[in-house]
Amino acid sequence: MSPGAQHIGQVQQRKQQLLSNHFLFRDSPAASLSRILDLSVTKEIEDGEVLFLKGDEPDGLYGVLGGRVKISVESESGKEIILNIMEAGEMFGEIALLDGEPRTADARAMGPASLLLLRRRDFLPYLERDPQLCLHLMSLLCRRLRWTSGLIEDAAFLGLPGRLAKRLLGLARASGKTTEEGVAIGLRLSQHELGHMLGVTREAVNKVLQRWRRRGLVDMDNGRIVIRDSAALAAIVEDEGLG
Amino acid sequence: MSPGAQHIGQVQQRKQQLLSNHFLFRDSPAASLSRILDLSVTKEIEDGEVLFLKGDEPDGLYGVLGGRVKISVESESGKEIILNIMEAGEMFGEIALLDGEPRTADARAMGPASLLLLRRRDFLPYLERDPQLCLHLMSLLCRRLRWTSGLIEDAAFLGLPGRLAKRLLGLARASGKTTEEGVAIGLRLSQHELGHMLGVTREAVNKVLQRWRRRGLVDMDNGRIVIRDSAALAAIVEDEGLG
DNA sequence: GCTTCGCTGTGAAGCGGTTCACAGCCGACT
DNA sequence: AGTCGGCTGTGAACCGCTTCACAGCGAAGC
Repeated sequence: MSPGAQHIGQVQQRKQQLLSNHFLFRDSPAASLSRILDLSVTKEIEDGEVLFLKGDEPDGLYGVLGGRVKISVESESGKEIILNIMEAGEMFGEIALLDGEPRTADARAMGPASLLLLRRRDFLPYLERDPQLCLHLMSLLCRRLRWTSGLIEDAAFLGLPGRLAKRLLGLARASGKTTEEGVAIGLRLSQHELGHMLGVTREAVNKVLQRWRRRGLVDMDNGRIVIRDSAALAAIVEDEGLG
Repeated sequence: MSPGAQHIGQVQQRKQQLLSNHFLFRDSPAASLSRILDLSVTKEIEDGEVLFLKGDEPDGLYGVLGGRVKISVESESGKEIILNIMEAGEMFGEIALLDGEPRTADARAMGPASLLLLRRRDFLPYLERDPQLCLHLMSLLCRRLRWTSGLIEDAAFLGLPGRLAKRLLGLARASGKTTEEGVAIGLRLSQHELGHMLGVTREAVNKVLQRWRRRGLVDMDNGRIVIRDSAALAAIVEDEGLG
């Protein structure tokens, strides 16, 4: 087997893994799963490369095979908010897939990433004949809706300390590694990016983190954050940010 | 026909009207539509009465036959945000219907209202056998998702004047009556409630409205707002709220 | 009639986060 | 080696919205 063919085999395997592990296709019979696998296209993108922008006509549903994709929106004045960061095994872009309307947000790679694309025109015909798949897709949509509702609530009810604490705890749960002294957040995020996730400036994030560091709640080392006292952070969330 | 029977007939008719007019059931054959009609229950509620609260186990999907229902969330500290106001002909509560998880928000009547309820346990079996209905439900979910994403964007990008202008224009489009001098917003909303919709205080809303009134952009009279210059309001939204 | 209550209108003080300005640090590139 | 660019750290001034305090006004109730 040539190195090229071997590579292709690996990619096929990763695609299959993503599809069959994802809850969307849990109940799909093996036959239709392999049909879907055939329809799916892979796409390798570089750091910062744009997958789509808000307002684009939708192409289809994406899955992350490797790397990370940032879902964000930008205002005309260049201000950016990060709505989500999708990691390996997750899927995104389902809104435009389903209603065919223009995309509601931008998607760009954070670092090199490899993706799977299910095109709308290929995928919809399956959907109409597979109620189980429909139901799963709906629960994906519901999950997103719960996520965005949560963002709205947090923005309205919590101050910056509360939102930051909540986000750090969430990041720790999603990608945290428990080490000697506390939970280290796997994702390397600049304070700038953290700010964009919370709708505040880099400076504001920094000042809160410094305060927490002085109190021993967290520790930072070149872009990596370690939570030393998650109970205290949780308390800050509850007491709505008087931290 | 007794007066009571006549009333029941009227209610049936309104139910049928709501169901058959709603885009959710547009493609449903008449037979299944009348089955759904039979399953649906009506519910009359008084001003301020609670339909469900955040965290409740879901009962089903609601439709508004008459009156208005406020969808809102409250923080422990009693702060409230109004996510949406559902009017006659609209349906809500679809998230909990579909995923069976607890409700994400509160629903209470604004004034007396009459509702239609499709119970989850009755409705789900239909869903599994009707892919068209599934697709419509998905597009309802997508619409909600676009709506909430919009709220997040607006909260992050616009100042209070921008958000207020946008909301007034939206309310005018939804329920505005064009009169002699400008568009009158049909909904009677207190400035308090307007504030809750935008995540700000009553006082802040008042001060912006006063400024606009002095400039002739809007006019107010006991809780009723008239937009005199919608172009100017639209401009304020674009220039992100330096109004 | 008067009283009460909820909504409106308005000003003063406070605070949370922004904006601006600048300095230090580290890794990448040459 | 040096230098350059991006991230971090920090203080000062500023601003938008909150909080508080109070006054007026119209509708509802006794």
